[in-house]
Amino acid sequence: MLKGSSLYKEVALLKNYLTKNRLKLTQQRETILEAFLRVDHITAEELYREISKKKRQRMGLATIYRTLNLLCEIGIGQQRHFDENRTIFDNVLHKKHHDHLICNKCDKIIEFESPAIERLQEEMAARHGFTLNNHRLELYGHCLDWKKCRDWQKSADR
Amino acid sequence: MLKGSSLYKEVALLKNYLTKNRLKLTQQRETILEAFLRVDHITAEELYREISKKKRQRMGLATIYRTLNLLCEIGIGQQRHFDENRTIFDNVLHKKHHDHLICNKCDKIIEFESPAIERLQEEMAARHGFTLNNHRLELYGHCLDWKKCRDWQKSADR
DNA sequence: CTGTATTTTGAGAATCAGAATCAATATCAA
DNA sequence: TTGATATTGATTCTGATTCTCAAAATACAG
Repeated sequence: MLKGSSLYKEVALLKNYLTKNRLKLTQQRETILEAFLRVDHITAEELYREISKKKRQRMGLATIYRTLNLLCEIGIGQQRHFDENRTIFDNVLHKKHHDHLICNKCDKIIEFESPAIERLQEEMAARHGFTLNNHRLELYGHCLDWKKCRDWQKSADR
Repeated sequence: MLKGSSLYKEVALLKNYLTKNRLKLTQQRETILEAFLRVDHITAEELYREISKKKRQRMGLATIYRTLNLLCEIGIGQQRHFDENRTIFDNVLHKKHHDHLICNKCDKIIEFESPAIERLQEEMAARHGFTLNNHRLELYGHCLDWKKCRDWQKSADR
């Protein structure tokens, strides 16, 4: 999804933010934005390899990190820290708030939302005299259908 | 809480696990267990400083990490990764499963449980063809009562 | 268009939590 | 007590991420 779709809006968003903050629109930033919008979620390292492969231009890993963090500030991305130690950058531009279901076997990540759960969370917070800013809900388990699990693992998307 | 209370049961639990796995009950392991049971949650570094202060014995940081992980295997502790990058070891021996409510202002951590939320989680997982192993739910926000928030911050417990 | 001030880049060094190494030491079971 | 085995602590290593800084790119005033 989002193969040839126009990036006008996204680039405009980035450009706007940059201008507003007296920052510069560089080729690297555009390349990274473009690649990032193409995926659902990705690590800095993965994105680095992805871009290096199509060596359209030299690109430092530090730049990837810097730009990914920039995109998070703009609101296009969001950092996630699942069980491991590396940061996953989630492309949330076209998504509503959502929680995650993670397969321990094949690392599949499913996004879901549950207004019912959110409601209960608010209730819980109120009971303890808290005002909520945000939350994190991650469900860990495994796919019931082991074959699908394996198939997904093999899919190019990984 | 749990000041002079006997550690018989806990030491027995540890001893049992060690024997079963042909491991050894060392002074360090006992010291760490004892210190760990005294707190609700703590980082390896904090526990290290805590024990070094009462320099009853020399103790390497590596040993703290190793033993803390051992306690997690036994089930006395559980790792938590809140927003930061360091691991918090949660003493769960006398606790049921619980989730966390975290104040962004004063770092207060409140533990709670909600069977209703758990039920909805199971339902959600089933809907996506998943069997759940465990989950993580963290609510971030701030105490409504800023004064209490500050007071808690100052309390010796921190 | 051009010069210049300013920001960004890339390569590698720095960090930082945590894990691995390994010789010296402690534990345990006979 | 002994000897096999596990553990310790000091240190080094690792891997992800950030920092540094000279060189390059960009924006913008003229």
